[in-house]
Amino acid sequence: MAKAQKGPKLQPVRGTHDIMGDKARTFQYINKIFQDIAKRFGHEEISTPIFEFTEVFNRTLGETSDVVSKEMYSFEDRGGESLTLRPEYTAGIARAFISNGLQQSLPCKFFGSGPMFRYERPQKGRMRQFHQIDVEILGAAEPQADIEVLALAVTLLTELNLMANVRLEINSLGDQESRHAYRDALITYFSAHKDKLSKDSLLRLEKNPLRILDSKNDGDRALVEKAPRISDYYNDASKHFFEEVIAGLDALGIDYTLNERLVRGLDYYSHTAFEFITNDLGAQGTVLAGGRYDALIEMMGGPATAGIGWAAGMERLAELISPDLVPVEARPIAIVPVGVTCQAKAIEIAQQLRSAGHRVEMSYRGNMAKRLKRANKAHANEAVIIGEDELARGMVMIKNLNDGKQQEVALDKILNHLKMYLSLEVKKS
RNA sequence: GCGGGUGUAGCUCAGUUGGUUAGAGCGCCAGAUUGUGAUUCUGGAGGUCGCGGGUUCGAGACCCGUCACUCGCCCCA
Repeated sequence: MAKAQKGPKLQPVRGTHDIMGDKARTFQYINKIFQDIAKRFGHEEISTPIFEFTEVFNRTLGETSDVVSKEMYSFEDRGGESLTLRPEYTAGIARAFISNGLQQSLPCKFFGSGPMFRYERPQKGRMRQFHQIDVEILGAAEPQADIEVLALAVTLLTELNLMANVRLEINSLGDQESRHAYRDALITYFSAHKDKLSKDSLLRLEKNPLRILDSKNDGDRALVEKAPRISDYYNDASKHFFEEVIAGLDALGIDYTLNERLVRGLDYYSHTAFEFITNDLGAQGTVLAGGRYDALIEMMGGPATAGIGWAAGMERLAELISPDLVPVEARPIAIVPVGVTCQAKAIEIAQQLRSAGHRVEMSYRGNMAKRLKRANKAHANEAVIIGEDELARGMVMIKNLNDGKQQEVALDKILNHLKMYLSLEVKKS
């Protein structure tokens, strides 16, 4: 708990967190694996600004969406422009696509990561500043893109050892024509049963009827059971498209559950929608989610360009990964000078070792007992003890902190003596 | 935005129906050992009991407000 203070509040702003220690390590681990895999799939990194003109988001997400209507961090800058801290990645990437005239080189495959901001009520797995990794393919209307993007997600979750924790749910919203027909059918159906709908769903009926399908209210669920099914509204093209996606998943041996109630509210979505869901995070069980958004770029004022992608929540992924399974840095070599006269030499030796690629902990203070104690705490493999007596003979004492054995080593043999510790990555035990 | 729970040391938590200077374990610092760590022993630092107000002779305990976290709803990654 932060201590009470006069003056500025020392608490972090609600819903924000400092990332350090195990969490920082886990984030870095996820990011490294993610970047590596994304590159294997032929994606290039894109890093868009953390804030954009407010227009970028409210035009694309829709004025009535919750994100736009009550969750954005919007502000006016000193020039009077309305800016918004990005609540999601896709709109920024779509904007970058248009700004940079990238329609010359389709398809564009991107990946990115970074903080997002939403003014929400914080809970576990839901904060006001959170971090996402993101994958997009722009300019590919083929189902193969859907399959690849899903394969990328599965590869990531597999390499993070999380496939056992999640299930893939997938659905198709069909193309615009199918989707609108279905939407109308839903409105007709639910309007006829208004008296049985929950308060929340009555609102959804106005703003976002598809959302009623995944209501958690028992009364709603009973109604949804008998509601029209989206699969009955696919036109031939939509049906065929979805069959190809599913066939692709089958060919790759990817398990999935068809969930006809999995929907996207926003208007630019079409065809494939999917979520990787876990039961281990309570109400915030969606760990990675995405879909096809063929209408987005055009809606923003760009050339009609298909798109598909997904985003995953870093915090949610990290929550599922035990810190014990995250590789740690190689154990260091500790440098222990004895007495002030040896400090200059100690720094010199530390520098040599570091230049050679070792991770080196230099101790600054205390008698030898203290310094060794600290070396031990730093998990050092070896302590290079540098004392006047040995230096006079051109030697140092190197002590193995695992077995306690020590031996004198000539100054010019130190690197050779320690080379076995170079670039060792160990699992925390 | 709505409803429930929680808030005592760096961490995990005790704290009796309100009663003197608020405790433990772990961690941290120091000494036993001024050139040898992980064990042990001894000592020490660290809390306006989340914050503000109220009730009371007396509040960490009770009441109100507020902030933060947490669970569910909503929404979403």
